Amino acid sequence: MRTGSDNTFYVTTPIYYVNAEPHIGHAYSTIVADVIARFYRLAGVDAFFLTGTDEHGDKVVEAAGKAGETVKSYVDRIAAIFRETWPKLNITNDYFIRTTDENHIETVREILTRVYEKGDIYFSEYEGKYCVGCERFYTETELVDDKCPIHLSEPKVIREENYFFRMSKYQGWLIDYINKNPEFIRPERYRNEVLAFLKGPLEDLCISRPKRRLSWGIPLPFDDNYVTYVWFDALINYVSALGYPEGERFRKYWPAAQHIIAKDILKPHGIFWPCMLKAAGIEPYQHLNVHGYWNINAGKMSKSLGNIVKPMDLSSKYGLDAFRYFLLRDMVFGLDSDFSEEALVKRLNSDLANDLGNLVSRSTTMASNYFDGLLPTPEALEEEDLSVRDATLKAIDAYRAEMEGFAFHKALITVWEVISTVNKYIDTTKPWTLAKSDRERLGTVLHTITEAIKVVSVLLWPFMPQSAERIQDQLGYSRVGLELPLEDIGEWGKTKPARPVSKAPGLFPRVTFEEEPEEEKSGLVSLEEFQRLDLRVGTIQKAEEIPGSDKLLKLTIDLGEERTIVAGLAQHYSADELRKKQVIILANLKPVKLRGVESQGMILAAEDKAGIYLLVPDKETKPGSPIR
RNA sequence: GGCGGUGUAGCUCAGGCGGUUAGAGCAUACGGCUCAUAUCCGUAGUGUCCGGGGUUCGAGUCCCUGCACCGCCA
Repeated sequence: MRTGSDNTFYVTTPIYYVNAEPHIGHAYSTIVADVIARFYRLAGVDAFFLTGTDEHGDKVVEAAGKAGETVKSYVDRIAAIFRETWPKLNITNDYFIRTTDENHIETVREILTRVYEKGDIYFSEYEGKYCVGCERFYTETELVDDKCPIHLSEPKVIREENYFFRMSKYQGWLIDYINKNPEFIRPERYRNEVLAFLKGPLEDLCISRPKRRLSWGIPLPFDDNYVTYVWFDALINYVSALGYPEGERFRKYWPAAQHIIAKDILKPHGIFWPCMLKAAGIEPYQHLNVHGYWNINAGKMSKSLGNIVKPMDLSSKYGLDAFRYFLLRDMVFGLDSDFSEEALVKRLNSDLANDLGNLVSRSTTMASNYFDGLLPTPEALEEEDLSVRDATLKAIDAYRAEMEGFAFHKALITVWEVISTVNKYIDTTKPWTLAKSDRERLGTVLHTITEAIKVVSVLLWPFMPQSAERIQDQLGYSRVGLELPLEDIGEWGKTKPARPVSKAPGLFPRVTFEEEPEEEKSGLVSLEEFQRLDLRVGTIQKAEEIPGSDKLLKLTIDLGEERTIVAGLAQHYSADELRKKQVIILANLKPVKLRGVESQGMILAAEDKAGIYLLVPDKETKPGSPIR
C-alpha cells in the first residue's frame, strides 16, 4: 500500500472554477476522491482529503458582471454552493480550500519568491495577435484566415511584457522522472499522452497578467503591477491547503499525495505542476489519477417532454448510494462512459435490489425467524462452509489491490462475486429444510452467511456508506462504518455482533423505469418537437476550402447575423458555385469544431446515389427568414 | 498530416509473456426452489474475436496493411 512514512494518505480533487454550478463531472471526481479516502481510512491509514474552489481570473470577473454582483460576493456565493453540495453526496473532505483564502495567497507568493530568487522566473516582452473579443492571444495556427475563429475579426498585433516560468529547463528531468516512475501518471494512456507531448520542445510558461488587464488575482511578490495567472495560482492549492512550507500537515501528508483530475486538465497537472514543484524544491506527488468524461446521452432520456433529466437530480430520485454505486460501477476509471437514467435503474435493480438487497433480506429474515436473531457460534465447518469462507477472505485481497490501482469497477465486481457465491450457498444448503431437520447445521450455515455479508458490507462502505452501515446495524453490530475496519474482517468470525440480527424493510426497493412515451416509440414527431428546430434561410457570403480536408468547406453565411458553417460539400460543389447561393440552415444545431473551425449550424441537402443537392428557396428570400 | 488508443455474443465489458471446444454480467428462453424485494439457483444458446495479408505446428493474443471511431499534437 502506497502511503507516507507515517502511514498517511493524501487525496485531492481539482479545485472547481466558480463560473458555473456543480455538475456531474464535479460530482464524479469528488465521489471518487471520497471513495478512495474512505477506503484508506478503512484500512487504518491516516487520510487527508482536500477539495475546494478556484476563484481568480477574468472568467470569474465576467460571470460576476453578468450576475450583477461584485466579484467578491459572487465568488462567495458560488463557493458556498459547492461547499454545501458535497455533504449532500456524503463527501468527507477534511478541508475546503478557496484560492481567495489568505493562507493560500501567502503560499503562492512564497513559492513565487522562491522560484524567482532561484532565477527560474524572468521578465520578457513578446508580440502577439490579440483578439479583443476573446481577451486573449492567438497563435498563428489557431487563427483561421488570419482571423479569430470565434469573432471572425482580425486580431490586433500588440506587445506585452509578462513574467515567464522557465519550464523548458525541467523538460529533460520530467521525461526521465516519468520513465522511471511508470505509475506516476495513470492510467497508462494518459502517461503516454504526456510523454508524447514532451517529445516536442517544451515552452516556458507565461505566469502573469498586467493589472490593468486583470486585477482579480494574486499580485506578484516581486512586481506589484502584475497578478499571477491561472496555474501558478490554482495548482499551488494542493500544498497551500497543507500549510506549506512549515505546516505539520505538509510534512505528514505531502509524501503520500495523489491527485484526481478529469482528462481536460492533464497538461497542467502532468507537466506544469511537476516542473513547478521541482523548481520550488518540493518532491513530486505520488500519482496523478486521470479519469474520462460522462457523456450525457440525451437520446435515452425523455426528449418529448422537453425535460432532460439532470444527473444530479437522479441522486435524490433513486437514492444517494445507488447514484454513487452507479458512477463507480459503470465507469471504467480513465475511460469515457455514457450516462443514462436507464442504465442507472438497471444497475439499481439487478445489482442492488436483486443481488445484494435480497440477499440481506432473506438472510436476516431466516436468522430472525429460526434463531430470534441470535446465531450460535459454529462448532465445526464443513467443506461447503470453508469454501464460502475462503472465497470471501480471498476477495478482500483482490479488492484491496483493485482499489489501490483505482480500478473501482473491478473492486466492485469482486464484491459481487462474493454476493453471488453466498446466494448459491444458500440455495445448496437450503436452510429452510435444515430448519426442520438439523438445527445445529442450520446455525452454522446462517453464521457463515451473515459472516460473509458482514465482509461485503465492510468492502462496500467506501462506496455506499449509508447502506453498508444499515446492513451492519441489521446484522447486530454496534460498531459500524469506520469502527468496523478492514482489519477486523480478515479473520473469520473475529468480530461478533452485540445485538440480535434484525429484520428490516428492503435496503434497495426495485424501481420501474418509466417507458418512453408511445409517440416517441412510433417514430413520429410532435409539432412541438419540430418547432424546436430553428430553420432559416441564409445567403452564402463566402466559401473557402479547408486545408487538409478534401470534403469540408468553410462557409460564411448571412442569416440576418453572420455565421460560420463547416459543410461536407467540397466533392459536390465548388466554392465558386456556392457564393451568393441561398440555402436552408438549421441554425440551432449544437456547435461543433471541425478541423479547428467552429461550425455553427447545418446546411440542408437532399441525397441520392448520384450526389447531394442543396435545398434552396424558390425565390430570393430575405436572409434570416424562418422556415415553417 | 504526425503520434497514440480503441474495434470480442443483442447491450456493457474481461481476456499478463501466442497453445486444447473464446469468457462474465445484463437481456432472452426453458427448468428448479420458496427463506427472500415476482427475488434466488440451474440449463440453453448464438460470436467471420472490424476487413485483408503475413510469421508460426498453432494468433482474439505478434508483424504489415486497410476501414471506422476517439484522444493528443501540428
